[in-house]
Amino acid sequence: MKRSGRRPGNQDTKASILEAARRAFAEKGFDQSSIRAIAGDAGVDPALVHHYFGTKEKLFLAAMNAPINPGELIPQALSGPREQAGERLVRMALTVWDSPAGSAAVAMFRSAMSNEWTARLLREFVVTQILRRAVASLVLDPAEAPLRTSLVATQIAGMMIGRYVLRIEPMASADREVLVAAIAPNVQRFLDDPMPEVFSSYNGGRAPGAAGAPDPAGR
Amino acid sequence: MKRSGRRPGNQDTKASILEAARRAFAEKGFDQSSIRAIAGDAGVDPALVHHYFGTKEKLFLAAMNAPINPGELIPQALSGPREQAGERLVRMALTVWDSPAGSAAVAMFRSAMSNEWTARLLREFVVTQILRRAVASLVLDPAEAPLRTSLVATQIAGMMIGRYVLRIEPMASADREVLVAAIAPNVQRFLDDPMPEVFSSYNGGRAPGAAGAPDPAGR
DNA sequence: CTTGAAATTCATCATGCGTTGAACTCATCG
DNA sequence: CGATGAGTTCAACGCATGATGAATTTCAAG
Repeated sequence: MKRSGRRPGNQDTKASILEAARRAFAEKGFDQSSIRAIAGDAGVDPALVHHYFGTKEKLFLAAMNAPINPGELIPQALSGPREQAGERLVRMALTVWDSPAGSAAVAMFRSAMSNEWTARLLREFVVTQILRRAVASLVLDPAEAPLRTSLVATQIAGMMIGRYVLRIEPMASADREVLVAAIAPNVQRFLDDPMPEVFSSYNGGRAPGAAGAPDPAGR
Repeated sequence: MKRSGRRPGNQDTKASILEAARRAFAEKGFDQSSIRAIAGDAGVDPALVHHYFGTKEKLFLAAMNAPINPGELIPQALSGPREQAGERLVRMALTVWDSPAGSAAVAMFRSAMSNEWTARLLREFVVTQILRRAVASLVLDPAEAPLRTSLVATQIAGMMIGRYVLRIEPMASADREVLVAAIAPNVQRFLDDPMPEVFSSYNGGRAPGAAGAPDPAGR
């Protein structure tokens, strides 16, 4: 009865740990996933996980790093006719998240909901990898860009929540193109529609001179 | 040096436990909040929490029950000119969540993101307390109602996420009326705009190309 | 065939958790 | 005053977690 020691043959245990880790993080988020459970799922001793990845946080980073590659996708979604940007953004988000590689995105998102550390990661990722490119690609009034892009993010994040996290019907099982058709127009409007006048008191207006406190502009 | 025993005077410890519990649940969600931390925050021994509330789940329910009272708010937001329903919904959501009592709502939402039990609670709450009333109050084509209402929920949930959970700027600190002005029109469109034709392949119509699509639950 | 590195496991530590039951202290009522 | 019970704390149990270091087995190079 052998107990410890190296396994015979060449098996890529490291990869299967990463796979199990992504599954776990996607299903339950960072905090609720235990290294022990991940190791068990990968058919491996928990200590091996530490041997390869050191700490749980590094494991998370390693599990995220491989499949999340915004360098290709984002520009692809942003390039093209500007009036279809909303549609491309929504479709890309759904496509990525529905794909097997998308489990990393789900993991990232789900974890960010309850863990401060991963929330910071996601914020940074969104800002540096997505928003900046978006602002550069889509021609946006720099004064309005922050609010416009975060409104877009808001709508897409809400879609994610409904479909992948809370799994509210019929969002959860609706056909992808149904959602694209329903949501894309509103995303497009966040990019294009003139912002209401009260808006000027918030961003670029600089009217009453207060930077931090927005003007109580009741209408 | 006294250690244990009843405290002098009449102090409402039970209430301050509930208060600390709501704070904790709102800030960190159900799983990440420990009874020990809540007890410490309330200046009390952890055992006292169990003495009053029995289990952690019952504590959560007790902390939610008091301030969440949709019986009044929802009808109030739904009644009124139909073409301003979007605006009233968005403003109500922001108002409730910004209020001190809203910490319960934040707690519920945040917890639902990472804990299955609370997610079920939220789903049930949303469906029975909000969606049904909404469908009844706003005149909606029954065939389209599920998707329309969940699209609305999606947009509002996304706003919540950005403003209260992920705290993405400028959503987090934008003036309430700025968000109302920016988001309400899109909510209104989810209620009113004709759904794209591809939509018919989802809810009733059996249109072409719906082969591999998952069968929706409603029907 | 030897040797050293890599892969893998075991046993263990320290920590924090939810929960429990017994003990202690105070307020109130007779 | 004495008794009763509610309020409150202490000490502990059992469990799960992330982490560590030594021990064991296999592989590959010399």
